[in-house]
Amino acid sequence: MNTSEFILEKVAPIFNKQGYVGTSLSDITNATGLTKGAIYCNFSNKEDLALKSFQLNINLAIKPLFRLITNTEGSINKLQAITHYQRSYYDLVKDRGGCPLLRVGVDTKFINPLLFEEAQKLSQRFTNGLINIIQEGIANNEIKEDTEPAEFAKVVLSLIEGSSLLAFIHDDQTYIINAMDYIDNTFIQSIKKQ
Amino acid sequence: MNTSEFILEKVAPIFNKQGYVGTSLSDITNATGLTKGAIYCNFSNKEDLALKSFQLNINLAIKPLFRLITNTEGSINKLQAITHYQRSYYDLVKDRGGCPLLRVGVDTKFINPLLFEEAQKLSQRFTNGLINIIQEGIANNEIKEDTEPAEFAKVVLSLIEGSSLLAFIHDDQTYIINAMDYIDNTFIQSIKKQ
DNA sequence: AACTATAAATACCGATCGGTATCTACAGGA
DNA sequence: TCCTGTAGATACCGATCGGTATTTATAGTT
Repeated sequence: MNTSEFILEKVAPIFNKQGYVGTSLSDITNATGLTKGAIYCNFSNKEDLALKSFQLNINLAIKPLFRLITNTEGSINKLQAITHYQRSYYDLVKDRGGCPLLRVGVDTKFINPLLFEEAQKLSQRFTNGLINIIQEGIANNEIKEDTEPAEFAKVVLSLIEGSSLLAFIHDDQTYIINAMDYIDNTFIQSIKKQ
Repeated sequence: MNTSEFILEKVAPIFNKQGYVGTSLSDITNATGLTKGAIYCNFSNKEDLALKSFQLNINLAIKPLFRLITNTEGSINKLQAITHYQRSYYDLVKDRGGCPLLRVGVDTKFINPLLFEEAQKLSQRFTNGLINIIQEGIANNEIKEDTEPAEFAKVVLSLIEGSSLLAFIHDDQTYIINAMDYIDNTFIQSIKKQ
């Protein structure tokens, strides 16, 4: 295995747990067992390492969901794939410090514009993905025509991120389970045709 | 005005914007125009200052909502008072770094147990408040008997915090407006009797 | 006017911060 | 077998970190 990859695997969870300023170079050298020489040989600086750590955290926590959505046929099926994925989301991310979008979205707005921009882009992609699902569902006669795609998307994403935060705060995934139950049993049913 | 209060008023927004580790003593002296001597004369250490800053941020952002709830009669009215309050929440907190519960909940879990515990308590009080509203509404024949108070509370709080995060990330309060519209027009209507 | 209490300023502490220049050890090629 | 490129270790940099001991200035008391 590549040394850069080794470092990222050790360091990405730390950045997600402690944040950008809360993670020091000595945290990094301790976690990897390497020296600063090795770190700066593989990454240009701390920000570079933080950015690539964020990418890795996304690849593990959120990218699989995006892939799942593209590989699922039908709008209602896609929406249910999302809730199904989220139901095991807390187990997936709890040892890595929770949802990376939540972490970076809160953490970096006033201290690291580059990282914050990445969080914005990710959130926007998430929203757009949800909007596309609804628009396709309407076009394919799966979803009621009077459904507002953008409003639906914003409410669903709010539920996903909000429940993720509360599960994280209370170490209690029922916040996520409840939110996904609601989306499945009430929210989706209300926009589904027939 | 008390010097301690003066310091807190200057410093609380900075802690909310930059987080606990992201705020340094020199940030604090710069913002107040005072020296370290003055700061440590009024607060025992940085953590003390952070804790009291969190309390001030809560007093400005969330306590008014709690007061509004107690002063409103009727469960449906209380719920609508919450959504009404939240509709102007982004304007209320945006210049102070967003929702303090969100900030501290994400920021402190792995680095500051005292502050994190305060965030947990606040979130729990919020949830309990919502549960009480539903329970009273059921007892008073305002809300359908089959409504699950805890599940309802968790979904509502997830919507509140999630939409607050997304509004913060995109500097766009329509995330909050959409979520509150949904709670008003659909969610509350579905549990309301007759 | 002299004394006292205290709030704030000053000056300083060791530790740690992110980052870099230099050195070393070692693998691959000729 | 010698040379070379390079990954990583070592040693060091100035700046800043949170915190504290001491000094100074000022307001209240008698």
